[in-house]
Amino acid sequence: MSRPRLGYLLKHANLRLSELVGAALAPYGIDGREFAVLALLDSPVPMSQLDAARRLGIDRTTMVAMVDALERKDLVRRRPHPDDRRKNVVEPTERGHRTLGGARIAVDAAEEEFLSALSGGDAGLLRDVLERLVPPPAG
Amino acid sequence: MSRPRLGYLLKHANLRLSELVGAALAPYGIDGREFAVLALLDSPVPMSQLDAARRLGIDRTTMVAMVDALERKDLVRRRPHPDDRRKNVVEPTERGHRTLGGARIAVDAAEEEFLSALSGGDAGLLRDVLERLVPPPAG
DNA sequence: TATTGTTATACTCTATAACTATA
DNA sequence: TATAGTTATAGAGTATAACAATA
Repeated sequence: MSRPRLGYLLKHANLRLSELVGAALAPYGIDGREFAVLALLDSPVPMSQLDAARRLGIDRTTMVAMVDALERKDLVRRRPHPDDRRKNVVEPTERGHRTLGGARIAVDAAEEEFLSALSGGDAGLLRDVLERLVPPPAG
Repeated sequence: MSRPRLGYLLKHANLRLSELVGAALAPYGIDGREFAVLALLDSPVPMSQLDAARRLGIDRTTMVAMVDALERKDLVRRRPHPDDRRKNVVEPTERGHRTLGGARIAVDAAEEEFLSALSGGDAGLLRDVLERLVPPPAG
């Protein structure tokens, strides 16, 4: 039979990784997308919703819903930006930090499982190659 | 800054490839998903809708809609399976074959553009590595 | 005038449940 | 009883348009 298309491979690689990450994060009450936002907001420089949205390549209206969900779970907090009152500074709560601690380890383990069919060298190479294919985050 | 997560890289690699393939296929009046179905149905062995769905890892109800769309465009034809009247044999029409001829070249070019930041060796390696990460199609 | 956050809304993709017809 | 196709429907996930507050 013919080889699978690149699009098929990327789509299904994505699906499989999403399943593994989703299962790994379930005990923490968040999904992969919420984890990505939470991890990004755990930053030394204060980040507005728009900053975060640009970094993740999603729309600012989507970010509103993500931050809403994280705030409902008491994992992040909105506060007004001191110098520009149009902006929110969004930052993890104490609970958010604790959650993130465990969640990072869980996600690392899920990625490791996803890559377990590869040698360490090939796994690293996959990362390097993908980074060269993907436009760097804006901001 | 920290390195992007594997999930981010796979998602955005997918998005970029989809855009390129979508643009390449626009002149043929089909999108990437329809192309995948049409290319799969262009097979020496007759394929039912369920066969095709399993191969692409999508639901059979999704396949109904895809075949509907391709049939409306006169690119495929349903006919009853000679030995099992529960099944449809779905096969490209003459127009489907002609469309596929050009579309394959367009998609190959789009993939090449997607991979253009990589050496030929790295591009081949990406394929090999992804194939090892993705479960092979059922059937 | 432009930017940030927000809301309402709509669109795409996909799956689940229930039905029909065949086996 | 199980399978193939179909329909109706619902759920993610996402974006566009329009608005208020602020710059």
